[in-house]
Amino acid sequence: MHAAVLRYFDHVARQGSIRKAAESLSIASSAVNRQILRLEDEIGVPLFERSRSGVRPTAAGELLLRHVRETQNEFQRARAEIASLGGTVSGTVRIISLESVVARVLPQIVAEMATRHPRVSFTVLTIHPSEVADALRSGDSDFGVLFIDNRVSGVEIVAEFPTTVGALMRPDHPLAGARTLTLTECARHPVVMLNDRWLLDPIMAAEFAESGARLTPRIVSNSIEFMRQTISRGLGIGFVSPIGFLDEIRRGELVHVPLAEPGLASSRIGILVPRQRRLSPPARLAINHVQKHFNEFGRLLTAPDRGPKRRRRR
Amino acid sequence: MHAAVLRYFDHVARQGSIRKAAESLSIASSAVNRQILRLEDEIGVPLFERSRSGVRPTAAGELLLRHVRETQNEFQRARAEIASLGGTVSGTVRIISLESVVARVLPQIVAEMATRHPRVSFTVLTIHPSEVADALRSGDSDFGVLFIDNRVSGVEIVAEFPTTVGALMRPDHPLAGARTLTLTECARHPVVMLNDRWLLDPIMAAEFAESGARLTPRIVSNSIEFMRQTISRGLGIGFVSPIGFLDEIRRGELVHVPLAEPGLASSRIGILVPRQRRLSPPARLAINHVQKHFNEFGRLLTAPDRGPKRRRRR
DNA sequence: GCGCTACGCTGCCATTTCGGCAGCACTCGG
DNA sequence: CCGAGTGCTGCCGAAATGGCAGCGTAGCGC
Repeated sequence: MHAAVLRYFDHVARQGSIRKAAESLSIASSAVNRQILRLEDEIGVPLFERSRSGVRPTAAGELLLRHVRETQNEFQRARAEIASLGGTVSGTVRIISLESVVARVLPQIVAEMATRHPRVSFTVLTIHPSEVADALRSGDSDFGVLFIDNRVSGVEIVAEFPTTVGALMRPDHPLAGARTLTLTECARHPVVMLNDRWLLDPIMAAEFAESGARLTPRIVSNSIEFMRQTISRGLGIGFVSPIGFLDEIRRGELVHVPLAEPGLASSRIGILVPRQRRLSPPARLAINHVQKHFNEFGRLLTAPDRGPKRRRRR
Repeated sequence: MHAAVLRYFDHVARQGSIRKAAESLSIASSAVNRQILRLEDEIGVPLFERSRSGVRPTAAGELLLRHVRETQNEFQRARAEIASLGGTVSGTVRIISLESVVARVLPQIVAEMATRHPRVSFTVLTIHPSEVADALRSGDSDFGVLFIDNRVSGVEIVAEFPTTVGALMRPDHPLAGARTLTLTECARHPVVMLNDRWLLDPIMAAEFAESGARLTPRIVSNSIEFMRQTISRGLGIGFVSPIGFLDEIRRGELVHVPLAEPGLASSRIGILVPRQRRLSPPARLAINHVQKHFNEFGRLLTAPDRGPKRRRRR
């Protein structure tokens, strides 16, 4: 329905080059070039700055680009909405999330939805926290499952789930029997540490820093999977939310003991959607699934093996 | 930039007929017809119900229509935004308002803007209150200058100005010297009445009804201009907000005495914009002008000839 | 019933637009 | 100096777009 030039324009801006865009569009570069020139003629101002190495959107280009992308996104959403009139949910759901959620929770959700709604496709990406705000606001994704950072604006929190950062260790570890632990208590044992601000949310990072416990990690990594392996082999204890390790905890292969530090005990994971945006039917469905799962996990997320504590709040 | 089919689709839906749409587009009906058929083919579902008397959008059609219109509106806004980068404000401002405001306030504003920003064009419409919500939400207009009705949702109040409904009369009228008046006091004299719910806002109408003052109007009309004439000739007193008569009041040709009834004394006129919508640069400018004017009129709006009372609030 | 009108739709054709190919002018890095 | 990258431009065939005339149908007035 929409003019081809919208797609061309978007690609050119993304690739920063007319020829590259043409290639990714499987089209002759001359065609793309002409469409861009015609568009600039219509708008009346240059949309790109030409340099030897390619093109870069001008201020006007950025403005129009936002309109074009918004139009494309809204069109997809409208189509999905129309398709859902006939009962069949279809379209693409684009999710950004934490590595641990991507690895453990989302696959199951995708599997569930895939059987019931075969015409829904998924894009699931892990993302650097500094890009969270942009990724949501630009409309490149439908929603995020992320640590809640109050400093990020322009997003709405659809649901939030408290989770507890705790010490993760083997059941035969000396500290495995404790109900809670402080960082200082843990400091006497080998530690496996996430090195990245990335996987720890900013609040957690601050808490770790000011807790004063001089943790000297034996192992540092930014790979959840690597942590899983090393902890499972008894090489140390890790400080993480239990989400990425729910299966192991349930099977009794690992134990998750909540930390006593208040700032860490009250960490929150939330479903975030860009404000001022309508969600497509499949996106709404996916959010419901995520919500359901986190509610079911609720008990485990806060106090793995012990009694029930609390449920979702709004 | 955008495909022609968007315009065709919009016109067909508006006119309820392919041939009519074609005519209003100055194009052959066959061309329009084919574009619609092609579009339905692309979307995969019928967008119109065909009947002998024309076409009517299906549910899917309504959905797509909303996307199309939103796209067109946003495109206009984006163009205006781009134009304003170069310093020249351009585009169209679409305003809906009360008859009295349209007649007395907006002309001056349009005049002011026209000299400074010759490339801005205006659409100024009076509108029936029942259509206020739709007109704003559908994006057919940029903002409204209207009586505030709290029951209308989906709109945001950018600014509001208290105004007083009062009795309007000639200076030589027996009641002209009063500081305030009740409806009962006025009931003893001939009255010129707006017959329409239209120009009175709903709150005012209710207040009039329950005040119990059995007003027996000598003259009833729904024309502001007719009221002006009859009141000026001493045929009665009218109950109106002073906006439409500011010039006469300033020149001393008419006197506006506030009513004592509390519900009427606190009537509010507001600048309303649809929620969830970005305003085009010229629209923002126009709103600023309106705001400035109402602030200047502030004193007159509440207590025409007497001391200052209040200013804008937020 | 019989025109008349208005509706959506469909072949056929001219015109416009779009895309592919090759090539130009240019700049940068080796 | 040369090769590889850039944006841009003629030229030409192909595709889309719009105009015209006409078909079939349904409602309305006489």
